[in-house]
Amino acid sequence: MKSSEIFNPTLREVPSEAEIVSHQLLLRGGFIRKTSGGVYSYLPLAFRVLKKIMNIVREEMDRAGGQEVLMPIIQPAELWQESGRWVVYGDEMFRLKDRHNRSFALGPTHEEIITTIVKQDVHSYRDLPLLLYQIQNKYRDEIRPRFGLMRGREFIMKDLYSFDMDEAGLDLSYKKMHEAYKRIFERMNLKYRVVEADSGAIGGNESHEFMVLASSGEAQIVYCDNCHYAANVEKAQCQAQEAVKAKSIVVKALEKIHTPGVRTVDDVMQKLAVPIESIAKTLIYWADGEYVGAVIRGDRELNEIKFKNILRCNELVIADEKQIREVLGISVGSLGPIGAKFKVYADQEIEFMDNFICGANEDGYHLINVNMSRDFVPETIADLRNAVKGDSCPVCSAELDTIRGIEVGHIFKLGTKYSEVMKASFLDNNGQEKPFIMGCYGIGVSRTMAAAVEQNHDENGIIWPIPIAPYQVIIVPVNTKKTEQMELAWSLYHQLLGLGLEVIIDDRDERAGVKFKDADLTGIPLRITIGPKALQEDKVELKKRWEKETVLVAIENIVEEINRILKQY
RNA sequence: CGGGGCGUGGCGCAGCUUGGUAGCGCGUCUGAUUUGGGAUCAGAAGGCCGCAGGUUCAAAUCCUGUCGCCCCGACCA
Repeated sequence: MKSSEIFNPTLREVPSEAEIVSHQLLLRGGFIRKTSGGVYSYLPLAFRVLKKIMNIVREEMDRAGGQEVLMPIIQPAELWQESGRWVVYGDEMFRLKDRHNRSFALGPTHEEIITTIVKQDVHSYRDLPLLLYQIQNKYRDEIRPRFGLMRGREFIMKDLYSFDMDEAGLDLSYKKMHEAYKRIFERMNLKYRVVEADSGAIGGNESHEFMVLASSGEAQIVYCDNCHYAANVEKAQCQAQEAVKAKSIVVKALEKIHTPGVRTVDDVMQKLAVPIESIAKTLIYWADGEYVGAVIRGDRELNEIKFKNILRCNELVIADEKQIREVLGISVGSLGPIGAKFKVYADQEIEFMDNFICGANEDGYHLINVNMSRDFVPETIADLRNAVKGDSCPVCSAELDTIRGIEVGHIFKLGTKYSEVMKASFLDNNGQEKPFIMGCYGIGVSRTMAAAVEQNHDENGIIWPIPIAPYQVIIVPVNTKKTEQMELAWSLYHQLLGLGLEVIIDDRDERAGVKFKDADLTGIPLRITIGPKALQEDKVELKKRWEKETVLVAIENIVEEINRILKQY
């Protein structure tokens, strides 16, 4: 393709709306344009990248036994009412009505449709397992779309749904997908990590996320280098701190002290000159109609997902100051577990804290020398906090580390969650009617493109991993007016095309600097520069986008050299 | 939905407080000179200042409403 003909409008300046690197570079490189909030058009270069990602995904899904289908984006409300998600999904779902006033949704996901299709036409265990997948636009009316392609309202997603006759079958399907996903991200040449995840609203009991590692990632990953444990911080288990217990000292008598004006953990530290580890804080939440308190060490973060799972509640929101004052008659700074008018849930770490400090449930007072069991008995003791760097690994007890990642894949065991409510069943080999055992496995295709940029870029632009680069090679003749440069450029261009490679020739009558800047910005992995200096020695320059240095290669070897490099991918 | 900010040529912005013929840089077009990391000179095109009302002799500027966008929060792949 000639640069002069590619529709690839690059920008010198960063559009002000773009906050993160991938958004900025995809806009500047002429890959995407915004059509509406959270809705983007993919220009030719971006579409080439997407197609490469989709092809890799498709090949691996097929290899794992998947069959591709295409399902409607417009979905009738009835299907969603049947599963109960018409209500549950809430404002997140794009809804519309036709001229007859019938309700529809723009599909955020396709469990309802696929389950309906399978229910209609699959009736025997002989037809199982069945793995069906689709790669399509999906829709979520995000409260706040942001980060460009990272959190759009329209996005491209691959979803595979598995139908099995029993748990063992599901385990096998799940394992196949797990392996397929690893292959996919390896083939795309992305650094990633598989982590244990919370299955959230979709349900089910086992779930893994595939995270592309990038410092800008939204997800915090906790991992162990000693063993293979890795988990989303939402899920990562914390160990109770036995070591602390061993050092325990004499339990002192409970004491109430006057602490006017002390409101935060920091205040307590300063006022009483104590370490933050000797303070316990109490957080009040509104959980399905009642107030509950969580007690954790002063420096810890409450993990709301763990808390929610322990409470088995649907709604969990932190109470605001006004609510606390109205209901409990005290201010936030003086909350504590002793004599509380709410149910108290303690983090397991609290059990190992001796003579700690907490609010007295009385304005302007704190208690010191508090000890759990002796001074109060919580409803439950559980793992309630977020894991942090330095915690011990729940598998091997080595020290955990943390890293940030972008969630690009998520696999779930659904079980019978949908098949039961939607009455999708088959007859097993005993003639018994059984609900399908389902799994669902998603990959955010458009998000993967953005994640690849987040992970692979420098100050000059994108550095596409070769397997998903829009083109593999760009030939840059330094001066278009010099016929010997142009002749060689065209000759190399045709030779590379002849090998089936994807090549751009920058035939624009621009200054070399402009061409270099554009080539770097758009991230084409290999650049051949044809200039007078090297040409005198019958050489051209080869620049790998991911390396700093340029190397000289003899003209007669360059095609072979390019082919050799690209063959590795 | 709550809090904050912004809508002025394709992009980035100034002008608004104190109303009076809309400006800068980049990009685009023409020509010339250039040609190894976003050239120089000369010329040109392109904007009913988001939209709708209102105040005024006069509105980008003041007032009201509305739409859109961005950031923080709740939500989430």
